[in-house]
Amino acid sequence: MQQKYNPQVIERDAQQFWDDAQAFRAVESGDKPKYYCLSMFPYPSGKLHMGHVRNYTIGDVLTRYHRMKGYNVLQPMGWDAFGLPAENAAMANGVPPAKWTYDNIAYMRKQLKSLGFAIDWSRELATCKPDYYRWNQWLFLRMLEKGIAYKRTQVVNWDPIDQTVLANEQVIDGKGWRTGATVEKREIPGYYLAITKYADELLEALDTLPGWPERVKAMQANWIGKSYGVRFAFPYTIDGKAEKLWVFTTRADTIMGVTFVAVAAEHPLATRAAQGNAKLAGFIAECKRGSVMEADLATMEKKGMPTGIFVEHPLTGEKVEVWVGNYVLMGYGEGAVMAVPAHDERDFHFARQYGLRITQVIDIPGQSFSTDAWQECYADKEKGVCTHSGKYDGLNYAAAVDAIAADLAAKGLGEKQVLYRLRDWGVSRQRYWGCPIPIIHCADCGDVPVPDKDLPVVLPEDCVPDGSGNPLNKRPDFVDCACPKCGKPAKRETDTMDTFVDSSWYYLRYACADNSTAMVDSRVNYWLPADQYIGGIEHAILHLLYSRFWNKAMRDLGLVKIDEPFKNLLTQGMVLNEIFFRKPAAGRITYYNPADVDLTVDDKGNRVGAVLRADGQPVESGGIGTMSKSKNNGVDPQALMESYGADIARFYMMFTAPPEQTLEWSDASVEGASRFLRRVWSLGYETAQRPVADMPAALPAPLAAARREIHAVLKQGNYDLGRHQFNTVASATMKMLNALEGVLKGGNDAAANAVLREGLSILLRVLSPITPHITHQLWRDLGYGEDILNAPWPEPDAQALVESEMELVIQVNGKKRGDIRVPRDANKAAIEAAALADAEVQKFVAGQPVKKVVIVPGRLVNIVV
RNA sequence: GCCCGGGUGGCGAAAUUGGUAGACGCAUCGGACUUAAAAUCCGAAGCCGCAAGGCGUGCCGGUUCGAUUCCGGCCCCGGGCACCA
Repeated sequence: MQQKYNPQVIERDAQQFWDDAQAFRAVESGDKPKYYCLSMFPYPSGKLHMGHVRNYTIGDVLTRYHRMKGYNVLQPMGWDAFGLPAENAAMANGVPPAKWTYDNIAYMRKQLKSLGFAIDWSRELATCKPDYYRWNQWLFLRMLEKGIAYKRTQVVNWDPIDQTVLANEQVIDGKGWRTGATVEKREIPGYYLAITKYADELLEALDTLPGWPERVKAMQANWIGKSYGVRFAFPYTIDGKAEKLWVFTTRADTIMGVTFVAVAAEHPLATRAAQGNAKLAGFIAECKRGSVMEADLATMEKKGMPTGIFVEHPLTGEKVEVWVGNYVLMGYGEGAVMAVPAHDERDFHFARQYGLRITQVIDIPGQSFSTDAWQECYADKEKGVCTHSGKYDGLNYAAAVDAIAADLAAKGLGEKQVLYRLRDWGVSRQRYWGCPIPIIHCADCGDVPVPDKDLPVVLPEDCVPDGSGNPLNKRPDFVDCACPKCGKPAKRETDTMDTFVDSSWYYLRYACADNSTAMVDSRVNYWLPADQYIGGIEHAILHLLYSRFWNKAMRDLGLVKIDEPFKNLLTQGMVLNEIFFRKPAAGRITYYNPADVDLTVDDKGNRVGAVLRADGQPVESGGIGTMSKSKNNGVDPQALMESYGADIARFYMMFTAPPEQTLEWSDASVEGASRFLRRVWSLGYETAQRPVADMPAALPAPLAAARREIHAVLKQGNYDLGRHQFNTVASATMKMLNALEGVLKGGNDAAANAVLREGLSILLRVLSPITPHITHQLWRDLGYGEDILNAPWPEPDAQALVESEMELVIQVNGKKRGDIRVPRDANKAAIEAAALADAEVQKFVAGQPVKKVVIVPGRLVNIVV
């Protein structure tokens, strides 16, 4: 056995051992409970980043822990391989996205392997391969047949110079990222998936997911946004025809306070009103400029313009003018809203800006109403009753909504309606590097689905995008085809699918990645649902909601039996690092990588400044942020692995912060992890030099205390593992090491060696999921067994934990003033007497009458005077 | 703007149901070993104070014998907002 810890050699050997044994090959079998540990698969961006290392280390800890607990474990890995960055790289380097992607996968796979993850690589998949994405196409066609997929227009960001659709990410301050041209909203046709048909189930089923974080469920529930309201119409006449302008409101009780109606710029009424009204047409065009992002729409200045068209109030018959408002969303509800300035904050400010009438119709008891300034309580539907509302006066919210909905219904002008904020999922992308949508456009037959026998529609892998439009449009070998119905020349659809489609079902495919004749098979029913899903909090809504929807759609097509794909969810926090920069008086900010910056500290360790190592001159701190290229604050895991090895990187990641919290990078703390593992190795080496000894029936007090410490820490560590608080599990292994080093120094007799050997076997097993290589080697070197993977998980020995005395804290008026040791079975009277007898306590009681004594069993005594 | 999190020593953090605030570690300081340095080992330490003691979990207030934990209000930071993944 080597005296010195050499991670590079140990890690290479351990990984070779696992490879030779095919140790992580998962086989469906009935004799053990199964455990499917799933991590969000990476986008092959080039090399692993710290977020990946963190994500997959968490998954690996859970995988290895459950394996030792006796589960049949599957941990697969794959590649979310389609996407925009490959096209950007292609534009920058002239390399086809396919080559760039496959090269990245090869490099990142090697990195993952060197981290020693217990992955079953035989199930690896990449979404850009035809044997994967053919099933995207196949299922899309099934959805089309079922009416879940359908075609309509969608609003996109349009770059007028490049003549191309831009992703939100490519829109910067309302301008195209490459051209700088002002982006326009443009309507184009596209395919949608009817996720709204599942809105209610997606909402209700959140209650069946106790293993999901409450915050994620809250975000999803808000996203689905179920609201109860009234859909009703304002009748009007235009061009001699009777029409109705429909709106939706959750505040029908305020209908008597309507003073105008606002429609979206894209609303047909706005289009009609703009005919012969150049000013309005100009305003509508202005509304259509800018990005389609909700955050932009919500923060922009609220603007409007009257249309000159008047509609009739459905209950009073009063004339109400229609305005075009840039804040009204065509995609939500009816694309038109009733405006009640007195009881809606946005309407209030809009009305004041344009001098529109504000009519109070809700009376909040004890609150006066003024049209001068908005107050939060004006919109409170819980506290008020109707006023200035004729027959509805005095009714509360619920009663007023009932009465008004009934009156509207009687006139045939409205009814109660449940509305969801959730919109159908637009899956068409005008981009090359994605899964082709299997549709053929025929002049005679229209949009014709590609027959199943012709799947997959294979994406050519040799295109190099140049930023202007979709390169597939310039590929006649792809576009030109025969209509499957009539055989005449036809054009193939060149839109590809949103990459969220690819990631919506990959977790199913891992169960049967080798099946070339079906999307899924019965093995899916063995492994799914995933017992644990791990990924970044940034996926809390879109990816997780789409996956849940896709799973339910597949269930309804009879392909899977499960209702929900992910039983337990762990959302890991992001990895952050400090940002350093210099801002010259003139010119651009330069960012410096934290690795090139030295911190200066005073003699108490307090930080006083930061200087660039290269020139010794100060740099400014820009706070903490996610690791990014633009802020130059990334840390490359490869460098970490090369200088320290996988175990140290893994231990650092687990120890530094609990999994769900953000993790702030610190080079110094990596050094601490390294020191710890060197000490573990050294303890193993020293123990190996000593004879093996049996545990005696009775131990001397110091050894009994050390053994008690080991088992108490183990008990806590097991509890922490159960709740996925891995940072304190790592702490627990450090506490064990501290105790065992004490034993090692305490003597070299048989009793000490027995405690040492038992303690080390516990320490190695608890540590092994976090740092599998060093523990694998020590386990063998110390002769505990062939393979620590097959060792049983340690459980605390109840007898080792028994103690005859307990320590109680004594407080006077809630402040700690001392502590006492009493027999474990001491009664309350004895404890109280012992507490009052304490000298320190007497000082603070100082003859004052004792009002009350609170005794918390096993913890403390509080004397109130 | 809307939705969801977070804020505890110089730093990362811990505190299982309201019960010893700061476990474990990093950095710092002192000591041992060494020709010296690194490594290693031993020890100190929340802040103020010579001490007695006081003050301390973003800020203000409340409930309680007792609040990091519960309640009300506020400030700051991070994530998501549907074409980044």
